[in-house]
Amino acid sequence: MLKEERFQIILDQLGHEQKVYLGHLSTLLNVSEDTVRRDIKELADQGLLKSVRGGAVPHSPGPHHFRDRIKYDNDQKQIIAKKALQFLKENQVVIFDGGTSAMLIAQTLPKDLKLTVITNSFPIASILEEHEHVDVLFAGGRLLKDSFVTIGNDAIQFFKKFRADICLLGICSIHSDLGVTGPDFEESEVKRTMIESSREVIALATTEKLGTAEAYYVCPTERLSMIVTDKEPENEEFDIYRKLGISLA
Amino acid sequence: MLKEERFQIILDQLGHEQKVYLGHLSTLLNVSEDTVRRDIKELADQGLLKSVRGGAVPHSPGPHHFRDRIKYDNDQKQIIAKKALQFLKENQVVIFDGGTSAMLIAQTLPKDLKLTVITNSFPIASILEEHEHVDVLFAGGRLLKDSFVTIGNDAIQFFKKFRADICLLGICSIHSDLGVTGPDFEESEVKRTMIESSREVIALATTEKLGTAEAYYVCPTERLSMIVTDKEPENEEFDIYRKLGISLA
DNA sequence: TTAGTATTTGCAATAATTTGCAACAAATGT
DNA sequence: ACATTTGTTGCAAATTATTGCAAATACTAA
Repeated sequence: MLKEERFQIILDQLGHEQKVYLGHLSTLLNVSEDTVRRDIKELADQGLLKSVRGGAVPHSPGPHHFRDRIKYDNDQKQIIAKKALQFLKENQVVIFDGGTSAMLIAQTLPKDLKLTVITNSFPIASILEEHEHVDVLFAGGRLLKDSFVTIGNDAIQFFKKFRADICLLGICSIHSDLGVTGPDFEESEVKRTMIESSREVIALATTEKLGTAEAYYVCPTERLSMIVTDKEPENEEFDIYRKLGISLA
Repeated sequence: MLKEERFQIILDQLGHEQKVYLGHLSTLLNVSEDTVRRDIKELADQGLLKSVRGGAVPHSPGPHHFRDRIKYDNDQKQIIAKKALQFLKENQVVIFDGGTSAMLIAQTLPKDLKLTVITNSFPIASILEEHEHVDVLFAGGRLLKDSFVTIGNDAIQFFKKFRADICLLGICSIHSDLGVTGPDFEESEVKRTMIESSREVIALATTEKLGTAEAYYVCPTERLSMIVTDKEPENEEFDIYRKLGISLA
């Protein structure tokens, strides 16, 4: 029997059933389990099925949703989220920026913390929906498809209506001279308004973003009350921000 | 049994029920509770469900959950969605109400149809995110947790800014004398504005809602351009609406 | 054909994963 | 505070994967 025949049979099986076992295929095809394993591996490499322990399953149309994207880059950001959490106090009004860092904070938020959250991020609103004591105010506007936040004048006007205690500003570039900058014009516009509407601004930044700058200006560095990073801010690298009166964590 | 099979079964259960117990799954899958626990943990890491003490629940009543729920109560509403689809034309500006009926329409929408959609419903926005040619304008406001729509003055003001071609009005009660009515005050307020901002109003209604009324007034019956129901509108029961100049489908 | 080469296949040894159990920790309810 | 239920961790047994290798098979070119 040709290898291609076996391939065809394996794929046919997966057309009918939701799974195939190594053992079944081994007897069905009259080859050793090792061979079946190799076949499955080859088919999996072509993306025609998914190899799993003990057999194979049809290749699932992968999750491309924002919620699933979270888990892939949460090493540093998880640390940041943990640290940032301590600054959120009961009954505060908090603006959540739309980045993944702010999202992780939302995910880590204790269920019993009473907050008013203002955001333009679907994922964050979706996460906070589970928090009984969190009031969510969502900014309307044009939906930006890839990052799942609303932007545009409507969003900006929405944020202008508030005076929040804290703004959690997602990862931007921070440069002591050039200030806080971002890679997208419209998102930066919105961020600027978020900042204007908040008493304190807590920036969430991975250390590699410190000292760098991007195309679109958000606010002067001095406007930040605090920078939360994934490293311990003992380094002299951070002194420049301390001199500006910015706390570090 | 493959681990993937167990995963599938667990997720299926959560599609039907709002919860699964460790013990139940343990006997159902013929594995120890420890294994079920580990499975649930793995699925939770992938964001496919939420691990809770004693079992698991669907990850969140967010976009994903909404979509899953659709599958199980789509008998009548699926029919309505199919019928309503034909009235949506390329390049129109359409206001989508937040109900499950409108959601089904969003789901049935051809991927290549170019539309501008204005909505206050998270699930609908989430579904339409995948439609490359659909521009989504989302109404800000206070997030209503159970139905996942925004309401309040902000949402109302947002809708007032537009002049849409069509408003797809989710299931309300329709009574030839008492007009269109709904069960929730704030949602009805929003619906009213949606209608004001639209040239035509297409009401989606299961037949049992016809001739009934609820507490909160939305609009006079004559304001409707069309009523889409799950039955064939040959019955004389529908004549009263025809006399008001309302099309039926 | 025939020798030479590459590929495929099965086998065996070894590595990795999964699973259930048991002891202990944490949480929940009364 | 206590008893009960649920969760966690470490571990050993079972199952499955991987790797190296030799025999079998197919392919190529004189």
